[in-house]
Amino acid sequence: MAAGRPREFDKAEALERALGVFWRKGYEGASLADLTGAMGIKPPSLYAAFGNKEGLLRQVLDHYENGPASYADAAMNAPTARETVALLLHGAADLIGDKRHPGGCLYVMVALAGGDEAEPVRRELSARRKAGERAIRRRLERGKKEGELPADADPAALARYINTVIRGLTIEALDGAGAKELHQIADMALATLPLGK
Amino acid sequence: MAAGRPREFDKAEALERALGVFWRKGYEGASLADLTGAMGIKPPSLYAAFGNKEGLLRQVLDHYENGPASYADAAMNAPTARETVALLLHGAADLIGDKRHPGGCLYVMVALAGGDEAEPVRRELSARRKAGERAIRRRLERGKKEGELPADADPAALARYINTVIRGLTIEALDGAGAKELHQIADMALATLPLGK
DNA sequence: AAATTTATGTAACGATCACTAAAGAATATG
DNA sequence: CATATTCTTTAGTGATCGTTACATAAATTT
Repeated sequence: MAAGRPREFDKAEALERALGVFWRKGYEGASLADLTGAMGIKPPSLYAAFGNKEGLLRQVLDHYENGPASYADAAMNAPTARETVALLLHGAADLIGDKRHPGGCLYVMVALAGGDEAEPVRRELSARRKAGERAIRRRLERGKKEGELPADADPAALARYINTVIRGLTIEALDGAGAKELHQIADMALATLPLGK
Repeated sequence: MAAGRPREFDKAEALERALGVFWRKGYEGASLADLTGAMGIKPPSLYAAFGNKEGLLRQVLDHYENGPASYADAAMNAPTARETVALLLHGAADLIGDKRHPGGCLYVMVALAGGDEAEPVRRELSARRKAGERAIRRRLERGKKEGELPADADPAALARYINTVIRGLTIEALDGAGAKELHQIADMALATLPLGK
């Protein structure tokens, strides 16, 4: 074991609490007092464990990606491109419609606009969102190569469109749409898109 | 003319400047120093003319609705439901893809998450977004009644779906999509949706 | 001209922001 | 045991937040 006094709080549990705060209040709206209050620790403990507010958020984002948002990675391994898209759309609808969460995708809620100091955070979020769209595009390209998609399919355009619908779900949920409505939107996208088979 | 010293700044011009600040920085991210700096006035003038920061935002929202976002109202008067939807989707793509603006729909950018003090602002924005979707639904209901839409069309679901795509455009634009890509997304929605004719 | 009314500039208000210095407390190693 | 290392607590740092008293300036009204 490492020398020194051991940490008294559980890091994963603290990240879970911090996730809830960032989800509800966004990056700049979440104050250190909010965070330390929810995490049950004092500021120096937070800074020792996570560096600073931005470092905490980055670890929270990883925690989110491996937890609530892990459906996205899982979807990529579906046997067909259509199934991947279905899992993505309905997985997003499940997550966003889950009333145990604040509602909405964290990557959209945390920081769209804000002060200049938070620009690194916005870039990080944008990069993660783009990575998601890129993953969809790659899966569709594979589907096209394997003949699943129509020969004239445009994987980049399809991925962009699917991503657009997924991002839009967050706003619909904030404006009152429940799980039923979100899944209906997902089904409409699936029913109308030219994904073959 | 009203008694008293006349205002030295133009209110519409000041709202235009404030719009730019709120667009880039969001509600909570826009400080009074940012706003007064861009508007070319001192805090007491701002408070005398607009009440407070929230009052200023509300007037900015009206200014936005009557200016950059006026395409939405205009679209509702199109002769067919399909044309209304086309004008909405491509009007949003035009606005969001316009590089003279910060990118993204103001109603989405200004405040999704944030501190408790800003909740009235989030409710106001949500109400305005919902009003937009309601207007689409009403126009589709009319189209269905007039036989333009298929007899089994679900105006509420269609309006929700269209609104989802429009809201998603903002995130796509923030992540690098240009006017060309945004219009392509709009065209895909139009091509696949069961809007009749 | 005098009185009234409104706008402006200066300067500051208390509150909160993210963050940290300093000291004590709890573990490890020698 | 002593020493080193790390975490926790207390108590604060200067900076910035939205907002406002107060005095002055510029207009109308009487």
